[in-house]
Amino acid sequence: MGDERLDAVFFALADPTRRSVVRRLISRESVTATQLAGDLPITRQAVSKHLAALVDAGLVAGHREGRETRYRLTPGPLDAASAWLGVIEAQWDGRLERLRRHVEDGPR
Amino acid sequence: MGDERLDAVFFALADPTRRSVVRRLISRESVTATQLAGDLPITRQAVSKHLAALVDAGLVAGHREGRETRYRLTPGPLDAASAWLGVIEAQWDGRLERLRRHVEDGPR
DNA sequence: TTGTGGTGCAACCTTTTGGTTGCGCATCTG
DNA sequence: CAGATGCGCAACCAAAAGGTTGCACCACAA
Repeated sequence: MGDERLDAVFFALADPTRRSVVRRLISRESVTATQLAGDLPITRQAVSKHLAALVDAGLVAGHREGRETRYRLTPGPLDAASAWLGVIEAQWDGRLERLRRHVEDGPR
Repeated sequence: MGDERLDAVFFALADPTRRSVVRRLISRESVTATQLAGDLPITRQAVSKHLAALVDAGLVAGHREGRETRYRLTPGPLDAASAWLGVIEAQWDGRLERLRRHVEDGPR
């Protein structure tokens, strides 16, 4: 039951603004909340909260640099989400396969 | 910006109870809200709301059968989530690769 | 030293979540 | 038919999400 990490990752990805931040961070290397707020239709404070959610999920890390805080992508935790999805899809395929064989070879 | 489907899928997966429902539905083929409420520490009504979220994401479908409503897994939309994660991870790897080559071959 | 730009923190507000209880209706069963 | 059983709808509630504004503070530049 202790997959709070998974909770946080899926939660972080459930918001389009946050997914957009992730995508921007692939090409931009590092970014500040103020910069993001320039591109997005929301306040710097709102951006800041979204970044906090991403940091909480471990998807982003921020470090202060002089008077600004730069955030960079740390996409490791995406693997946890990928893995979960992979297991589910694999088990589902397994079930279908078992069902198919059951029909082909006949029951019993 | 029209990936509301993705919103719904990630949102549905962000809750441990809902993930648990998905997992149960792999081995059980179909289930009712009342059955789930028997296993889980919450009310049938709460389960019902979780199922509504899963239905909204297209991950589960329910159809009435006599006096009970049976829910079965329809995991198709998981592909959208997988695909999104795949693209992000691929682009990230691409960025790292480009960076590595940049260092190896020397800048310019 | 006096601005100025960038942050973080806190208060506040509205909407959504996740949960509950209560009820009425439909559907099987004895 | 008379109970059970299962469901959906609605009301209600506390807490969290997502957003805003205001403010104090720190770092840098003139």
